[in-house]
Amino acid sequence: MKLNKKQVHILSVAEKLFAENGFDGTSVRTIAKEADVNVAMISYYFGSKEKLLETFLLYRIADFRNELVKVINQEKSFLERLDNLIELIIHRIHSKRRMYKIIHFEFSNETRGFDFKAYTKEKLESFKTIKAFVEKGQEAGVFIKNVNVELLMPTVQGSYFNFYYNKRFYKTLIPLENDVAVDIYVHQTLTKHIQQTIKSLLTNEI
Amino acid sequence: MKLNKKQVHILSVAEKLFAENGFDGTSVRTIAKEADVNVAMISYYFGSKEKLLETFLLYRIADFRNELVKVINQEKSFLERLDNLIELIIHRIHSKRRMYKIIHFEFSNETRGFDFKAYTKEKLESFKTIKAFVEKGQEAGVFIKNVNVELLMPTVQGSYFNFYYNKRFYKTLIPLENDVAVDIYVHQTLTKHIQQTIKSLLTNEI
DNA sequence: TACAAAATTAAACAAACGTTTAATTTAAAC
DNA sequence: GTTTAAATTAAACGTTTGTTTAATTTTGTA
Repeated sequence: MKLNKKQVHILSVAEKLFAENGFDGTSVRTIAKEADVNVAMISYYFGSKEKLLETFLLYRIADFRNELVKVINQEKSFLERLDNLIELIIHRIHSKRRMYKIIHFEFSNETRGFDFKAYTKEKLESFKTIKAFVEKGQEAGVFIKNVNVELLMPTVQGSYFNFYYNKRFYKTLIPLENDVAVDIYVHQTLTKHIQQTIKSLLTNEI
Repeated sequence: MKLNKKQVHILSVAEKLFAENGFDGTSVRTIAKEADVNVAMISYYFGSKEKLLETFLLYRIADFRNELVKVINQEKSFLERLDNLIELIIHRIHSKRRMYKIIHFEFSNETRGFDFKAYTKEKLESFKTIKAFVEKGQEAGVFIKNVNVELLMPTVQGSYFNFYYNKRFYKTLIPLENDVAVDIYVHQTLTKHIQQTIKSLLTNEI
């Protein structure tokens, strides 16, 4: 897939608007205006509004597995690698939160006809990688065996996204004046909380 | 707020459609058709499409605090009450998942002008109640002190919603043939996983 | 039965929607 | 410099959108 500068620009404008107002809440005219291009350029470049979203998803879902494997193969303890794994996941979903919001919303709608193969494939590969890591930790006696490995990702990612989707509420609870303060909170406090949560779950019998 | 049968019927139809296709993805004509009423009835009863959503939110966000307090005030151990608390929360958000999907999507959009006071208020009261419970458990020496109480709800609710928003993926991973199978998985496996997670976090030092 | 209020309807409204057209400008190749 | 392809434009296309209108039917009350 070769995309020129203008196409990439349109996609990033569309990402912002789709995440803010949804696919249906964003008109091609709004995208065109914000991207400073003629309306017809969207059909010209992408074919249609739906194909624009599909192009965006293919373009944005980069290969995540390599990053995971790199962290997992470090010469460190299981707990250290687990910490790094979670830090990587949170960093990634935070930087791609707009894309995830679009996916969460459209993917959970079973009647929508979008092609989510790339997303499903990436998710499955991440799951397999993490599962293998946890099982090795269990064999090594570091992690307990009584754990639902397929529900680890929902807890890690879900903790982040439930915070993100309720950001307006948490701003009234925690001092989060601007985007920088939110970034710091996510990469420090929230990441630490999730690391603590998963480490507790994986190491302590109840 | 007095709502007649027809109004309640329209609201429940709208809830389903809004959750499936979003606020902007659902037309008043679709709602009217599905609810088997004339299009004009929606303006007649609710004033506008936006006010229909606001009416729905006010109608659907019942007082959750009383249910929480009832469980917390049981004459049981802290860990038993914590289990019951989580079971109640999951049961509630699962039964109201459509409403929450609408809220997550519209609430995180800061430019949207909907009134979310009722939701924020309910969330704040739930937080205070849970915070008080955790602090009593800490004083009693059952729960550890090194915990971010404001991030407990994101982990509990987030684990559920990340599963729900990726249901199509988890159906390829776990045998979840129909809605009943999903209900059973949520109320047994997923609930147990979250109970185990929070109990580990609250009782074990890392 | 008579009357007033509430409920319901089909039709019409202007505005916005995604997409296509045909004409024009820009860029690249020779 | 000429030719060919790509990029860009304003305008128009037919639908669909949320809402309102005015007329009609139903319901409740006296």
